[in-house]
Amino acid sequence: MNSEFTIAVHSLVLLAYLPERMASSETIAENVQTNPARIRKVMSVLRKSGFVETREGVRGGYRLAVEPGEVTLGDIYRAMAQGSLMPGWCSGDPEMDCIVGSNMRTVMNGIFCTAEKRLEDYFDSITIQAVLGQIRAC
Amino acid sequence: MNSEFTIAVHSLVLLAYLPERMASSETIAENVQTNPARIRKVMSVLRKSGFVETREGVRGGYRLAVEPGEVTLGDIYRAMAQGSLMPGWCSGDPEMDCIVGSNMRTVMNGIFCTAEKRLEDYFDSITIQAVLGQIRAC
DNA sequence: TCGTACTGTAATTATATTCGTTACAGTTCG
DNA sequence: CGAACTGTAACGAATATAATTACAGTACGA
Repeated sequence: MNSEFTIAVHSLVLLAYLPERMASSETIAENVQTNPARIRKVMSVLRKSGFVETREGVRGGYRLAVEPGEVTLGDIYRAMAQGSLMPGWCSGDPEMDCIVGSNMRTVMNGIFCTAEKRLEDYFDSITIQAVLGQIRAC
Repeated sequence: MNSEFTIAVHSLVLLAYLPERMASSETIAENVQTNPARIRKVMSVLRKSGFVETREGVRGGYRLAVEPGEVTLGDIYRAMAQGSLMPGWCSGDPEMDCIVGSNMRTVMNGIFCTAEKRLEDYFDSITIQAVLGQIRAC
């Protein structure tokens, strides 16, 4: 679920860069270097979250529905990849006798939750506009 | 590579909790809820980083080689899972014409690097001792 | 109103990663 | 010497991730 975050950011930055702020899934896919179906899947989530509008049919595609300076990577992260920090596998087992084995899972959960909040805070400090600025500065 | 970090933390906390600060891979595996070979693999890294000493042969096992109050989760993260935040898959292609497609990878790399530093900073604020304290407080 | 150019979505396959298992050589102690 | 350990690698199973294909639905324009 993590590289979809990267794809989402890339797609929105590309839309923000284009004069019309609009492109088809094929154009975006070429720029991102993946296939159109994957882009459509990601864009489907971004549409439901209100970041883009879609137009089906001829001359259709995706159009940026927000101001690049007002959307942060944190917003995108929450829509696409929330919870990705915590490993799927967890150690210990609440049913154990040993307090270490039985409580470790809860404690690590708390630590990962806080870590994730910190990560979101950092992502919240970066807008789509800022990413585009960094790209132009390359 | 991410759940090995959890296993490493769990193992070190368990050692810090035990009176002798020592246990075999089988004992640790049972507590963590995995198999001994996996534990030995993780402990092998921790040994090379100086967190534990091992004794082979009869009555052998792993002994904590540091003070629980002086080792942070950041130290463990750097030893076990550094770089795990960045997705394996990267978008764009430096050879492209479009500045977005060609520079996105570099920019995202920088963003993920900083995010990772922040994550380490947070992990550096938590010692093995502190995790054990949280477990006791459960 | 029909054909073309799009999106939406799901099913299927291919590939990579993660985890468990087994095996066995090497080490230490009694 | 034999029992109880670690060190390490090879193999296979399970799971996660990504690509591909397919096709129904929609909108525009001739």
